[in-house]
Amino acid sequence: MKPKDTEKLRKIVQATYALVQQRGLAALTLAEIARAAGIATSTLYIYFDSKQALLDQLYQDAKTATFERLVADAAPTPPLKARVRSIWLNMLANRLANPAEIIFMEQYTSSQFMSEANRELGGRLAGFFHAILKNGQDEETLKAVPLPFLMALFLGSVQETARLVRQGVLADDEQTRATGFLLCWDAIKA
Amino acid sequence: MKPKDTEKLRKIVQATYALVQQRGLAALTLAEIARAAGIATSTLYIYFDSKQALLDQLYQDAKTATFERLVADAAPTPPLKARVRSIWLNMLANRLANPAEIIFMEQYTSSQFMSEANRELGGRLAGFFHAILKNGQDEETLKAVPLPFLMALFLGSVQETARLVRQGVLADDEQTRATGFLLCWDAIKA
Amino acid sequence: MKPKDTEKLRKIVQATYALVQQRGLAALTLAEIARAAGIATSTLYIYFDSKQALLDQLYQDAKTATFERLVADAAPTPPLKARVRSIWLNMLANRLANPAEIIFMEQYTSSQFMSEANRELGGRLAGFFHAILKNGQDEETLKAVPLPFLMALFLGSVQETARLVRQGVLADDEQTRATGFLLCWDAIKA
Amino acid sequence: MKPKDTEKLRKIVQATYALVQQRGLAALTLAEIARAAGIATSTLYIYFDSKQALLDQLYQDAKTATFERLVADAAPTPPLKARVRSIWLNMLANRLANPAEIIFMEQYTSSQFMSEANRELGGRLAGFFHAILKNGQDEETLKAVPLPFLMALFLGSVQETARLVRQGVLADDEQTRATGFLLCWDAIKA
DNA sequence: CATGAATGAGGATTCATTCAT
DNA sequence: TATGAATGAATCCTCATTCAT
Repeated sequence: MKPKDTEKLRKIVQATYALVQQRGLAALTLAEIARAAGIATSTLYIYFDSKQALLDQLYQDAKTATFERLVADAAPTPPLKARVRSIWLNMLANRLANPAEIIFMEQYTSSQFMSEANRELGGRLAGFFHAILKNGQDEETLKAVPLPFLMALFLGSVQETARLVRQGVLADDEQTRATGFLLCWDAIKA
Repeated sequence: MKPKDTEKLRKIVQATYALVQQRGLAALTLAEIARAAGIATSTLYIYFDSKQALLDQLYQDAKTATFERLVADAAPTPPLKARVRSIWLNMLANRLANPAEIIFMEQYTSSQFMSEANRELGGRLAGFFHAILKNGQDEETLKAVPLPFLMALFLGSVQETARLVRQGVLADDEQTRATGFLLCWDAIKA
Repeated sequence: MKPKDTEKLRKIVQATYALVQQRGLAALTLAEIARAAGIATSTLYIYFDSKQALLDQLYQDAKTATFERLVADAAPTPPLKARVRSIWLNMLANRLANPAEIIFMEQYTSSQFMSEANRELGGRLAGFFHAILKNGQDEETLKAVPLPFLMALFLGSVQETARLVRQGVLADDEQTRATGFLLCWDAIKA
Repeated sequence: MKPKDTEKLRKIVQATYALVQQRGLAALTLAEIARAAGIATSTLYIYFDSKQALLDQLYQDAKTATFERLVADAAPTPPLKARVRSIWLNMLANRLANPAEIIFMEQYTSSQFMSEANRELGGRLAGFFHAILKNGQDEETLKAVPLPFLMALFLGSVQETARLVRQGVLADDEQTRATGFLLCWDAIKA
């Protein structure tokens, strides 16, 4: 439980993300993870109490890392539209840059593995965007509709744009980003 | 095969949808389906050749039924906005009325079970919406952006609205529908 | 147990021989037999009490038919060598003419299905050859060794010759027969 | 895999041979093997990848061991008859000393399990006898008939003699061996 | 800390046989 | 007589987890 070998831990984590991306969470086995990480299956139990614990930890890591990447780059400057766009672009960039983590989170989220603690974590981090959008409503820049609508549309538009790019349906260029954000903004702006 | 007992077949189908809704597709076992349907596990093989075949059939059924529900009520009359709204509302109603089928389709679609034939079926039915949105672009009512953007946003907004209602975050009323569609329309209209 | 439809019975028998020849006794299933015979699986139980009974009956039939074919054509005339050759040739001809029955008997004989009754039947019919070879010993035409030696070598040489012909290793012609019998005769003659 | 416990591996092998001898290859189940070996069924998969792999390996082992036993003692000295007799006696001794292995090989050979690789192995080892008999033909000690005849008769006579001894029909003594070989030799000698 | 061996609880699938019609 | 439906027992195989070293 107290991992000594950081290198080994890193390999486990990487192997898991990679395997989930390649074959899906449902097909993930500890034996495969171990093989990909170059260790014995039982060694996994030195680093994680169980498969559940491993996945929980990975989700928590990925979620936190994702969040920090967004916050780090977010332009905090006034014009709200600029701020929202900045976040939108960051989220898209993040999804495109870390596909394995993103896919892992998506599959974990809609699986039986999803723990209550991690569900709460997701909620907590969402509060950040919540605040920004609320702010936009207060200054009457965004529609005065229940916040969940704005949240869902904002996140959904990033998600779908990323998916279309990943699938090769849309090009990974400026044009795509502009169009994606345009739809989002038209939808949520007052 | 040649099911004689329609009642039993219906029970198998219902049991499967219900179990996937409750515990997820990954956790679905034939033994559970059989128990829930009140039959022996081996009896399932009289109705379906394999687990794969069972899931394929269920997806095909659900997809077709869903599609027919949408088409049945779709207002085919000119004003494009009215048509789009009609479809949007039908889709939402369908998702709210048949949550088990919907969840099943979502999980099946992103699983290893998804068959090529069913992937094609999905594509074929999507062509229907494709045509309507394309039409809207031609008459310059909708934005002249790559169609996938419009498709994704349209479907995504229905999906998310339904999810929020199902989770109890939003009320299942006129107001919610109006707002949901408003965001969608603002996003895609020219 | 009292089969009415002789035609159906014939089809079952033929289907079974054919299937065993094609895929082996171990792979034989009642469902396959029924399908090949054009009837329902459960109908088999009208003609036979069980799979065991079916196989027992088939073995008995094949064994008896084989025996009768040999006896029918056996030249009963004095010169012992001619008689032995005649039987040898008949046995070979029989094996080559009825490969499915022969293969069935071989596989049945060395399977768990082999019933005690049929083991006895085999022994009883062997008595016929036993007598002829004994006769040959008495008139000092054949080696004065324990009879089983002569029996085994005689039967074995027919068996192996047939096998080699069936496998295409040897041609199905006069030459092969002459050679096969030559070896047999040289071995057993005094 | 990497069997650590040689003792356990030995038990698995012994159990398999014994069970095939007792109840036949067709009736062989992994559960039985495991029970007889005193381990869990799943443990078998540490030693062998599958039932098929287990049987393949056992056949290969038995075939090789059998061959080496024959070669080891084979008198390589000139008089061909002595050499052939030496091999004949070795083969008989081997069959009588290792009945379980022999029965296993016989059943495996005529089963669906027989792998291509093992078919080739069998052919390769047969080449050894092939060469000796061919040699006998060249020096005109053996009949100038197609080699398969000689091979089949030689092997068949050993087989049948062993079978008769095993069944208690013939005594396991010098006399039986002498007679068995006499018949074989008379058949194949020029 | 690391591991290979071992396992028990299950999972999909097959099949001879029974039964109601 | 004939059958399709139904089943329980069995089969091979997988996998998360434990344990002795």
